[in-house]
Amino acid sequence: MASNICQVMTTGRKVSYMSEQILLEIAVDTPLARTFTYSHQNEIPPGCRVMVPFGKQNRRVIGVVLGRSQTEGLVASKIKGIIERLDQEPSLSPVMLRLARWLADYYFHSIGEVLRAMMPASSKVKQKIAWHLTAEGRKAWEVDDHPHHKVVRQVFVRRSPLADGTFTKKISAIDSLGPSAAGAKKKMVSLGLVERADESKVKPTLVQSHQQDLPTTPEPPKNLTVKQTEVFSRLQAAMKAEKKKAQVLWGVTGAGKTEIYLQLIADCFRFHRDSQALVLVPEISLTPQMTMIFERRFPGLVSVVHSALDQKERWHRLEAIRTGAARILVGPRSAVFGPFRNLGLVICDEEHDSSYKQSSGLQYHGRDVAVLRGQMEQALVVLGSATPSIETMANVRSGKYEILELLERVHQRALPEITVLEQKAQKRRGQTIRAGLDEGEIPVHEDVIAELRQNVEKGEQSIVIVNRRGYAYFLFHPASKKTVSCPQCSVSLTVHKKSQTLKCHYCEYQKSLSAFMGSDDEYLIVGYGSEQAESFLRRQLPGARVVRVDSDTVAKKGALEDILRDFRQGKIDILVGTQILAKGHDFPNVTLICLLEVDQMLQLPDFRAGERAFQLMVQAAGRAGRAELSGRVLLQTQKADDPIIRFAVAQDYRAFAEFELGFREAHQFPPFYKMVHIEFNSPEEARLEGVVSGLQDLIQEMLRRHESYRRSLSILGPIAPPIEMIRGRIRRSLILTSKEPKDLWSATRFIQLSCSRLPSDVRMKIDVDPQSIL
DNA sequence: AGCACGCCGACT
DNA sequence: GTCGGCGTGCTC
Ligand SMILES: [Zn+2]
Repeated sequence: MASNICQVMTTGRKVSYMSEQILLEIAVDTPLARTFTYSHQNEIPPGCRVMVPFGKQNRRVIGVVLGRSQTEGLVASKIKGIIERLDQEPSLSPVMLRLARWLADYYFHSIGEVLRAMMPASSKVKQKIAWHLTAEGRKAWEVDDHPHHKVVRQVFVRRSPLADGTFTKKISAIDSLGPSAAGAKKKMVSLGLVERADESKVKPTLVQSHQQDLPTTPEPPKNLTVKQTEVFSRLQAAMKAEKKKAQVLWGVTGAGKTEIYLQLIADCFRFHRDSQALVLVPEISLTPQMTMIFERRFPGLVSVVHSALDQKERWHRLEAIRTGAARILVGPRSAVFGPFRNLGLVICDEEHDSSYKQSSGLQYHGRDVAVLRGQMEQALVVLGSATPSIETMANVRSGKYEILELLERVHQRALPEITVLEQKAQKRRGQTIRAGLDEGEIPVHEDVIAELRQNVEKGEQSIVIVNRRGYAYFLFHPASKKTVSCPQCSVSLTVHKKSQTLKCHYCEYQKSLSAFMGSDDEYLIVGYGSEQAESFLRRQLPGARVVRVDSDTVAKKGALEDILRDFRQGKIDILVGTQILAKGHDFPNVTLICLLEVDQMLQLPDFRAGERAFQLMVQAAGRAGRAELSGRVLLQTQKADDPIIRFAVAQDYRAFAEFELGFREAHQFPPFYKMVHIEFNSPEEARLEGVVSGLQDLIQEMLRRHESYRRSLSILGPIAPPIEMIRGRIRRSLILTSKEPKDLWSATRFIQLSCSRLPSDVRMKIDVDPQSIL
């Protein structure tokens, strides 16, 4: 029988002795919305990965065991055997499998794709499966007349061990030696000459953050203010409650949310022995300064993941969580899938931040998944923000979440004062590019310059925030009345001075500026970005040390860190840049913040425009005056009467939330109405149009079949979105909204199934709870 | 998705 | 005559 199994294992041939086999339900890494049944000679616990033969060609794919197969009446001859078990211990806990099923249904992805998103290392692991010689195998390799010398040498052909002193060979390398080598490997396995260079055997390394020395003695907790104590004890109680509602910690910047997080983690560890905590942070605020706060308080217990880690390092850091060597995982969105053994507390900081929404593939919302996971693991979930999202406020209103206010800054620091600088609309003619990119004037209120100058003279620091990176918004060609736009995308190209190029901000396209400078035709430079603001401020404020911060200047790893350090050390007077500057960095000496272009944000054709603008204004204001110095915010606008601006000036979040909730409800927008955005795209318009007209018929057909949809569903489209083409793909949007989740989900499923076979170059993507519908 | 099969047009 | 486009079926 052993040879029979070998055959099954190597060829994936059907199994003939079903009585001895166990049938397992396997999720396979394909976009198919169903699972498959495979057989194996022994039980494999759910959550273990397996290699299975799939499709006519029996190509090897990774699957995850979900449990015993429940499928009845499956023809035995169709069932294939599992090729190989890849995990001794489950990679995914039962809770994670339950979560995966839920996410698959909610986001319209197959369970296999969800599982892949949950363990991004698995793609590499496929390559990494390797075998190494055991002590006995090593002897067989060395001793010429050992009975198995030849079989070992057939696979391990090297004349000496690898640098690490072992003999290890990747499975792919063994396979490439031909079928006899695979047979030899099997034989060696059965003889105990080789064993899997199994991942779980790798010792969990102590997790390090980069440069700094890690502390070894824990820093003592800080004293809490009366208000902090009150909030803290309510969180303590919530953590110990049987049924745990998510807690929204609404705390203005500087009110000491972080200290509460730290003490709550400590309390969680005291309360549940061996429990672990997850701290989600927007990628941009995941700096060494930030993670150090946790490492100081919990030396040796913190594991940090972020996108700059290579696959291996990332795996090590997650493994520390899996083994329990680390008890706190700090990371961005994807850390929500961390392999905790005993999750006791989930903290999602800056929960309003849009970077929590994944923008490709499985488009999940990290905060929402955090809430769900916390619920499934009976862990307390804390959502922290100075400006909670409107979604979260709706959940507070409905009683699903509870809110805790922390609206007093510690040490009685005053909230910054926000002043509106009303600016008359002025028709400005763009400058010609022939003059080069030097003397650009930007429409800045004179008070902004005066205040900045004063601040520099006082030795205090300032931040200036504009909307876009680059020098100017676009180049305008008056002769044709057109802007210079990207050939691949329906957007105008942004003028960049440093690189002397026009760049597309939606793809990698760029074009040299020189052709336009030397052209006989006139081109005008319109609008301004961070580069122009930088050079303008340098000219207006000679002697001031001005540094620009946007994704161009901080693209290099560590660049942002360097600038922020110099700024904290007082080597810089003014930071000018994009919204990066408004997000979660701590600048103790900043007393003046200037927001120059709020109006454009309010004008975006997107239902979240108001929320985004409000968040930017209040978050930016939170950067000012955190230390002993009081801060001021200058808001340059032409719409001083806009309600959103008025709420921001008053820093009245509650009034803003009421207003925005009313607006969303009245216009049937999320969160009161659920929204699904289905995008179709193709490089060829004709094909896309073919699909779109089919889609229109399909929708009519759907409405005929389900009369109730006519009342419960609102269907917009298919229409061309504001940015009609991106990366050479023309797009069409179908936007479904409804107050009835059941109808919305079944309608979306209907469309998904009906469009499962589109022409090969037309793609469909489904975005549930879209962040933006541009 | 991937892969095979099978059916029509056009091209060495 | 065949090469190759893509509609259709199937994946335990
Ligand atoms: Zn482009």
